Amino acid sequence: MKRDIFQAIADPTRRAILVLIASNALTPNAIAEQFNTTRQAVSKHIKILNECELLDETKIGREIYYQLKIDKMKEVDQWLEQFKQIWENRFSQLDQVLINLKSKENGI
Amino acid sequence: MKRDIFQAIADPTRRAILVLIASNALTPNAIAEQFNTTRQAVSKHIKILNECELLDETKIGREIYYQLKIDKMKEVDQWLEQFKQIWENRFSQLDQVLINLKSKENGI
DNA sequence: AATATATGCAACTTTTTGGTTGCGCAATAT
DNA sequence: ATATTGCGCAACCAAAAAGTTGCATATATT
Repeated sequence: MKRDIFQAIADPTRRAILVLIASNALTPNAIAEQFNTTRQAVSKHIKILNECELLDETKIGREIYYQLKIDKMKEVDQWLEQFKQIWENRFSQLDQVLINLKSKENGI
Repeated sequence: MKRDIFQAIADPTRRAILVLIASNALTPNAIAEQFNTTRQAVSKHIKILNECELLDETKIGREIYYQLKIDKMKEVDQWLEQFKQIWENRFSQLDQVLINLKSKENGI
């Protein structure tokens, strides 16, 4: 199963879950209560998030508290870096389009 | 069809396309040549990226040049903001888990 | 000990995706 | 004018994802 963090955050429910457990450890039931969904559905999302290594687990009695392993989110930020460099250097998008086309015409 | 940028970047091929056309406007055929895939497959990815308003189109003759509308990528960065605040303030992830659980025990 | 609760897991169903094939249209080339 | 090229679009297909149901296990309550 090749899952990455980008797939994890593709689903809106999972994004909401991530926000929810970013600062508080919660049980699957507690999470499910926040949304219009069943515990089992949440449980599946948790499983996926777990496969992406996005979660910390803490078992207390029969309850399992999940919390976001926040460092993992940095991977998305790192991927964004390459685009940040562009949008910080670029004066205007339209200008750039024309420049690119022009350089293509000139065979550069 | 409700598509958002998070779904757009969920697919590895689409992420590669985004990087490819971040600084250069390219035609679907030119994009397809870079990968082990057909023009039609790329065409479908482009359609999705277009629905997410991630692309600029420039038609020249019978060719259509696509380029990443880089500002759109900022939306991902904005979403990340909420996590950045946490990972910048937090000393250690493990400490935090314990703190959260403790406050829960105390009914705070 | 018996019952209730919290959870994970596996099987199944429905929906969504990623890809291919084939078509038609517009623009270039011969 | 005819053939070729670049493209989008719709139909189809296989694979994956999201959700539901049911069951097994471990802990808590009585």
